[in-house]
Amino acid sequence: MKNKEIAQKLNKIARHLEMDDVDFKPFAYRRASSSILNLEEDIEKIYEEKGRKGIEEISGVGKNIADKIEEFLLTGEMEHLKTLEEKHPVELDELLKVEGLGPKSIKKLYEKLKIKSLEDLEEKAKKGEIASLDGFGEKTEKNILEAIEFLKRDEGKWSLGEVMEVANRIFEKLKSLEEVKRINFAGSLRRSKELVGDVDILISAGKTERVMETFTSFENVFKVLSKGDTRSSVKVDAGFGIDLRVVKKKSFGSALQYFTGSKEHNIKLRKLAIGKGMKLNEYGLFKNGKKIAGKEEEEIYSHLGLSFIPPELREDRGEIEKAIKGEDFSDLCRPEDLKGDLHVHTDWTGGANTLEEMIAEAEKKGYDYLGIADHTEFLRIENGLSKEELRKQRKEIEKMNSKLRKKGSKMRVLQGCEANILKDGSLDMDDETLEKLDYVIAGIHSSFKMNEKDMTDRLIKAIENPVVDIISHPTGRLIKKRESLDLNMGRVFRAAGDRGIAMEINSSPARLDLSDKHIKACVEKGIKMVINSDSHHKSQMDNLSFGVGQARRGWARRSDIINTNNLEDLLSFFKEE
DNA sequence: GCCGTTTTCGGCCCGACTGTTTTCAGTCG
Repeated sequence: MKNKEIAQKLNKIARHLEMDDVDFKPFAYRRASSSILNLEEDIEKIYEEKGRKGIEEISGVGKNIADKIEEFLLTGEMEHLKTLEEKHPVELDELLKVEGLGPKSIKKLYEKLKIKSLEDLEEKAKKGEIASLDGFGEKTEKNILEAIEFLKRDEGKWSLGEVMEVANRIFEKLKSLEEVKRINFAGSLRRSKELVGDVDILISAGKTERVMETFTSFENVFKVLSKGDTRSSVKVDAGFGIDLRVVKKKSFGSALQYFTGSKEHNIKLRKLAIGKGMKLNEYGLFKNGKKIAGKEEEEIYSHLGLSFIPPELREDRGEIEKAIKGEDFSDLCRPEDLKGDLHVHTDWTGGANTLEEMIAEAEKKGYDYLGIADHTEFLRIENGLSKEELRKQRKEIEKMNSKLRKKGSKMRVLQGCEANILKDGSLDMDDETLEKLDYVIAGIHSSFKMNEKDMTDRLIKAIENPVVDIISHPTGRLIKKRESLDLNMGRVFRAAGDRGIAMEINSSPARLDLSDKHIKACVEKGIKMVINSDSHHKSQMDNLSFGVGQARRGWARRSDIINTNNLEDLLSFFKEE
């Protein structure tokens, strides 16, 4: 599929046009970019079957943009973009990652100081040259340096969202080979860490030659770092590495255990083995030189006298001690435990799909309920809903529900909303309107820079508002992009516990908010949570699995998560608090 | 640059906030 690549190129053109202060064209390019990204069909196929006309039928694509797409499909180039890139020879993607820097500033920095890259930017900022620039100042320079520090912190790390698509495709390709007997992700990816250094895949296979060949010649492979009989290593075009290891079938379990980590977990486990007169390594668990386990991971744990520890818990955060005492981890929340999603957007606000399309997708997933939580008034760019529009949407939803009932579907659609917590902690919608909804989510979408006390007071005021049921993405962080809000989470959780409302585990791979550590704190304090996708497109409803991964890393059981409840219990939860 | 008509060109992408200013440009959602 070339869709993504084309969408990215059009988006880049939009950025360059913004640098030149061009009116409206950036909007057009971005709109075209987003509708191509949301396209279900392969754009190459469309071109093959319907030709140019098919391209122009895509919404937001007219004659000019169709020219560029056609050119790219035929030649692999987009001349217009090249020209723009020659005009502004800066590492735009890199520089745009700096929070607070946009196209205009980047252009100014290039023209005045010849800043082309992050390194240039840091150097000039450190020398104080940026502060003396017209339109910039000391504060801006300081913010830039802080933003660069933040970027550096996670350099070389990749979010689950960045790696999963390609990782899954390579995984499925390998799995389809008849030589491959067993296959598993290992490493931090299997532990569902929010950031991973690389992707580890473990297989056992008959003959490995064709397996290694398939792996190293996969379409996304950009560079082969090493290629051998039992181990190969590649870098893919997105920038991260993938390691493929072949192990013997009879030691697959111990190898999987070993390569899943974490290192700290494994060290403690090996010590435990030594204490019991055993030896644990990637080839198996041995006693008196005799192998007693190795084929299955479960055997390792049971022979060590432990209950099975799910991969997400293996961080040496007390899981081994609990497992020695026989703690049962089998009721950690699983994807199949979720009976619905309570935070999806439709095209009434920022979403790409209609109400019907989102409902159809939820039905396909077998949900008991789907909660529509579109934005309210304040977020104008997302076309936040007014009172009247919320009322209208309510009627639409009621229509949908009676349709579902007629069909005999068990699913029900709920109407919530995602209201905005304003600077003073009040909401951007009146109580009377909000009380008519099935439930209310409240979240912070503005004024991210406030001191700890004011920000905490602000969030707590919303938590204490009787109409609020859920706080969305509580810390406001964006992975690799924006620091968390300055909050005293102890105070926040106490307030949430007192009122008995739910904290969201936002499953968007860009957010994962709450994080695993905060989830664990909620579990320990008995605070309920809800795992939501925050989908702006129906395909994003699959993201719930990322949220479940974080929930498991935070030791959350089914009973900690309110959307494992059936509809009746869920609604009574909303009524109760 | 696209769209939808008023079928040929005007409307589209708004409002808060920040940091720079002292009236505004740039960024963000």
